[in-house]
Amino acid sequence: MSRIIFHIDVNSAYLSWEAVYRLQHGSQIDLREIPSIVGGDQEKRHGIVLAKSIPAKKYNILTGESVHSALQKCPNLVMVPPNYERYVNASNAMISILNQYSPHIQRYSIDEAFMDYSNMENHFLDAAYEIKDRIKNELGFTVNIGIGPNKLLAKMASDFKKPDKVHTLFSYEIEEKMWPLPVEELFMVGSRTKSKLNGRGIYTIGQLAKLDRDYIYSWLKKPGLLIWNYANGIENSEVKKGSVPVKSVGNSTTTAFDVETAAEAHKVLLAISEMVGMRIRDLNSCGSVVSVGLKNDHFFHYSHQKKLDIPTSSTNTIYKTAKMLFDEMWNGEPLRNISISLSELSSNDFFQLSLLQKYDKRDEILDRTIDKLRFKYGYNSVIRSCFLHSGISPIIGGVMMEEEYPMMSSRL
DNA sequence: TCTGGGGTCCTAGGACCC
DNA sequence: TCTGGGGTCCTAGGACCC
Repeated sequence: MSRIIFHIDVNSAYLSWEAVYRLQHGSQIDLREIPSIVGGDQEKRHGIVLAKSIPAKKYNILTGESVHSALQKCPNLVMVPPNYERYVNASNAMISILNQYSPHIQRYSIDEAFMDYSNMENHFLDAAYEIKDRIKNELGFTVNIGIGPNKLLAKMASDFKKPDKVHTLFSYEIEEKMWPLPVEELFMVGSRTKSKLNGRGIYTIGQLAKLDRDYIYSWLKKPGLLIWNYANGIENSEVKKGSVPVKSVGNSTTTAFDVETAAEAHKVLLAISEMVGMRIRDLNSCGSVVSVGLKNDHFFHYSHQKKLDIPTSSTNTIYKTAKMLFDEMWNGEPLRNISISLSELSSNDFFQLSLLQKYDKRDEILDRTIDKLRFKYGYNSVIRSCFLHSGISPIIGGVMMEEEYPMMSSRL
C-alpha cells in the first residue's frame, strides 16, 4: 500500500515570523526582503545566527555561525533578537490550519510537521497548494511543502527550491531529483560523515546510494546503513500522531562570564536543577540518570553521569547528584557552559516507592508546593535565599513552560 | 566579548556475573 | 599448563537534528 506524506517546512521560520509580527505592528520594513538575521545577544555570549533572510544567505551567512562573523560578511546586516513566544504562537496557528486537512499530523519541530495524506491520491497536489496558500494568506508567512511516499523523501523534497514552493519526490524521481545533490544535503549526513565520505571519493547522494550495502555497514556501522537506506529512498516510519514520549529533560546555560569558582558553579547547578525538577514534575515523571556537562573556555565539552538507585523528581536530589558529579570532574578551569540532564524517565505514579524514599518524598511535597506558587505568581515569586545578590538567576533554562513541547528528534 | 539551547540515538570499553 | 566466552549494566563520548 503506497502512502502520500507531506512535509511542511516554514521558510526561514524565526526570521519570517519576526518579519510578519513586525509588519503587523506597524513596521515599514519586511525583514525578509533585506539582509537580516535573528540572532542571540553577543553580550551574554549567546551571539549566534538563529535564522537568516534569503538576502542574508546571499552573503554566505550560515545558521549557527557567530553573529560576529555574520557581521563581517555583511556589515549592514540587520539583526533582531529572538522572541520564542511569538514563534510558538505562529507555529500553533499553522498547525490549526493543517488540522483541517488531516488528523494524521506529527509535529516534528516548532517549524516542521509531517502529515499523512494517504488514500487521497487524486487531489493531493491541489491540497498541498491550497494549504501553502492559506498559510501565506491567513498567517502571512510562506512554507515549502514536500510530498513523497515516506517521511524521508517528503522532507528532502521540502528542502528543494525555496520559498513558497510545493515539490514532489516519488521513487521514480529519486535518480533525477535527489541523486545529483551533494551528499551532505542528505538528512543525517552531517559534517563529520561528509568528511569521511568525501575522503573516499563520495560526493553525491547518488554515489552513496550505489555503494555496496555490506561495505557501508562494515565501514560506518548502523548510521552508515541508515544513510545508505536514505540515499536509496528507503524509510518507513509512521507519522506519529500526538506527542512523542519524552526520553530526557535537560537545561543548560552559557554564562555571560566564565565561572571560575566552585561556589559559583554550585549556584548555577542549583538554578538549573530548579528548572529540570520543575519540568520533570510537570510531566508527572521522574528520572534515574543525572548527567552534568561542562564546556570550558576553549569550548571543550565533557560530562559525567550517575544512575540513581531510585528514580527522582526532587530538585534537591537532582542538585546533590549534580554537585557530586561536578566536584568529581571539574579541574578548576574556567567554564562557559554548564548543563544538567535527567534521563531514563519513568512514570511517577507508583507512590509505593515512597516507602523506600521517605526523604525524597518530603522534598517532593515541598517542591510541588513551590511549583504551584511559581506557576501562579511567577518563577521569581519563590527563590532560594542563596541567590539574593548573587548575580545568578535563581532558575535557569530556556524552555517555554505552557505546554511540554514535542521537541525534534534526529529520527523521523 | 566570535561560537545557544533543546533533544535522540549509537558505540565502545570496563565491571561484573555465570 | 595457559589464561573461555557470552550477557547485561554502567559510563563517557560522539554524531546528528532543529
